[in-house]
Amino acid sequence: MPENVKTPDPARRSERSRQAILTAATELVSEVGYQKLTIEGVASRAGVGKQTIYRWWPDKGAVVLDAYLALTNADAGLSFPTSDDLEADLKIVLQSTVGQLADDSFARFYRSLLTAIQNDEKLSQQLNERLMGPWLEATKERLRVAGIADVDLDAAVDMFYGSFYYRWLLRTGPLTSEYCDSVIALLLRALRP
Amino acid sequence: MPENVKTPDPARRSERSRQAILTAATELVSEVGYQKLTIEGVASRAGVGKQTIYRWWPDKGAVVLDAYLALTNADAGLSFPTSDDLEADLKIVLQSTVGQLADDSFARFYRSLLTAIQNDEKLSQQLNERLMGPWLEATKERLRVAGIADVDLDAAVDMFYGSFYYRWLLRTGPLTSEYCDSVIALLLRALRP
Amino acid sequence: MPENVKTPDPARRSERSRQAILTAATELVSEVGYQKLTIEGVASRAGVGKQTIYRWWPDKGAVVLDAYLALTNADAGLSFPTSDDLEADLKIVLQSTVGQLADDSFARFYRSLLTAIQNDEKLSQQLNERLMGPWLEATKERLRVAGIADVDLDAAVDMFYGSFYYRWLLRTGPLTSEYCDSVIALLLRALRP
Amino acid sequence: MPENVKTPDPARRSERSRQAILTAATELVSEVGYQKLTIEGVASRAGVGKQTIYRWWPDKGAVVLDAYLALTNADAGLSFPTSDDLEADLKIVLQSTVGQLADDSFARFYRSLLTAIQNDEKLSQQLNERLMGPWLEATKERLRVAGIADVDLDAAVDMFYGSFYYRWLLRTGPLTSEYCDSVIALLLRALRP
DNA sequence: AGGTAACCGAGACGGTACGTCCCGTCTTCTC
DNA sequence: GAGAAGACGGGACGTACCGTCTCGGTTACCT
Repeated sequence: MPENVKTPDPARRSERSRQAILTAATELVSEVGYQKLTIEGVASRAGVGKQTIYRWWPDKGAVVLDAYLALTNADAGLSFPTSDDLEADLKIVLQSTVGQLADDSFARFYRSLLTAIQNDEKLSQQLNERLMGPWLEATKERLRVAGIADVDLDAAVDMFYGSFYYRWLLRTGPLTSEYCDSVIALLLRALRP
Repeated sequence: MPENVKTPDPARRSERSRQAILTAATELVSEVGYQKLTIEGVASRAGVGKQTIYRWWPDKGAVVLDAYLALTNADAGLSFPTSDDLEADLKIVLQSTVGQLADDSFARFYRSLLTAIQNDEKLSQQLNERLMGPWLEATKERLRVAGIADVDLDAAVDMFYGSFYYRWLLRTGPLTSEYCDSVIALLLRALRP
Repeated sequence: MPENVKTPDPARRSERSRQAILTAATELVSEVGYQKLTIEGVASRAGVGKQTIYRWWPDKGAVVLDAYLALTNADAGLSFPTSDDLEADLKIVLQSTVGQLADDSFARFYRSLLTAIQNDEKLSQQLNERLMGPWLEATKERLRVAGIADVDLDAAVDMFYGSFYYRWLLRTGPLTSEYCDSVIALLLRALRP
Repeated sequence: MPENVKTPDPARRSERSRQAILTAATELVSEVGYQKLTIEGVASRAGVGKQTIYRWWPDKGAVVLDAYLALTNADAGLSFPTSDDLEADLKIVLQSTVGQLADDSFARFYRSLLTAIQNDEKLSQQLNERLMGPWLEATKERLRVAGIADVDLDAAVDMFYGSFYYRWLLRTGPLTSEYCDSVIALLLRALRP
């Protein structure tokens, strides 16, 4: 099975260029959105040749994902809160999410990412492995710790986060603090025995 | 107040062209997806001048939405089931949704639509007014009829549908029949007093 | 034999664009030479989309040829001089050629054309049909009128013009007035019985 | 006066690489022509780093010239024939030239070389010094030996060779044996008193 | 004999131009 | 006046090479 694809040598990769590209992508996706973001635009702002982007990423979706991961990993320690009050912990998580999405720049970025995913299963997998998956698992673990059992936890966390994503992606309503409370209240009623 | 915008006369509009365009758009969005769908491609397949499309729709998002509406309205009778068994009715609705999304062609179409609205608030509004809104309202009404009260129904229906959209859009898991059951079970536990 | 090639409709061709392209090409070939002339450069200077060039010409060689033809046809009435003094007529022609080639801008243009020809037989044919051929024929006719016979006129005119092209293209020596005289003297000795 | 230009040490030059480069260039110029020949292509086929080419040659024109010289020097003994029959000697030379140009591979190579010198005066000078000049001088000497005098020999040899180059470069006609005879006949008539 | 400087292969880099695909507008001609 | 057709100025695509620049590795000279 002869590999015809020229695979560049990661050892020789320019860290400076990589950073510049991710930064430029981050800025541009916030400024103009995913659809209007162009590889040429990223290359130009990063002061980089287009080929340097195409050498390391297959398409703009991959660049945007990497840019997002670089951004969130920078924020780093995103662990699920673990007090002894489940309701309070859930509220913290939702409010924090709502807070982030209220930032227009971040919102545009995140929306772009989810848009990109729709046409690229590989990208979607990566996002799940490196971001959504761990987070969903952490959420389920928090529920288990709270003594929740005899319940399909996967469905539970999907309802928990899904309600928010649904509202936000389809723009069927605003993400208010009251909405957080309602969702949490309903969830807890569903989970309590 | 002179209107500068050239508003074409809808009376003279060619129904034949309109149909051809919507059909072409429907086919193409299923075949190549939203991103790779082009106005020129639609015009060409529809045997129509590009101007005819630009005259009646502002952009490809609008065409795709119209194509989708034409498709679902054709199926017509989309009313929420109203037996005396709420659980059964909810199951019917979810299973039917799951069934539709299992059709690759439809799934690509629907995914395209949701992609399109991410970058176009006007489109999003239209979709909500003409499709999502009425359906959400019908769902809430069905719950009210079942005697559900003292509960934030908006949050409830968001959790109901959101769980599915979340799984499907983020591809965090498969949409199985068991998953439907789990979601409905949780929802009913949350709604029952 | 189905023609798959999209042949644009010449009737709809924009004369304004055609002129702008030929003018831009003429200027650029004089300024930077053939090798460094780019389609993008021509399009940009002409205020024209690249596609408009690619629609009507197969490559930059064809554009340069057309530009050259437009230039010389503009000068128009290029007919071989016909006095009753053959030597004088030949001298007029050579001196005029030498004069043109002394103009750096024209020289670069002409050199470009001959360069382009070397890698494109079709181009070469066109040049011969529309420029070199008629001119060689006119030269031969002038010799016939002067009563030259029993001689291979094709070889004679090739020696006449070839000597100049040879010097000029290979840069083996300067094109002086004395050189003209020498060539003509030799040619006449070869032709006189 | 400090020399800023990095002059590599010729003593350390790799003869193996030099040969490989010239061979690769020779092959490629015959295969794809001068315009489509690339430094990267030569380096790749020669199994050589690009820098090794740029270290020893200023541009691809210089490489092609060197490749040509290596080729012809290999054939070596290029001395003008000197029998006591001038006409026969001239015929030998022309026929040999025609023979070479009939070889498509050589023809493409030679055409490339002449194309290259059009945009590079330095290259042109080198070609004249090392190839054309000596040969023209040898031709003139042969004519002198034959007792030709009172004639501009420079013009004579230009007409001799020029006729052929003219036909060949402009492709105004085929290079046949009869054409050789015609040119020689005319030349001799011009030179004989 | 060991150190070191230069050449070498490889190929990543910032760029320019390629030739193609569409965009949204404009123009022409037909029905 | 709507519609089919498609040319137009323009922007971006993804690719091919440019000429420069590191990066080990391998010579070949010089202490």
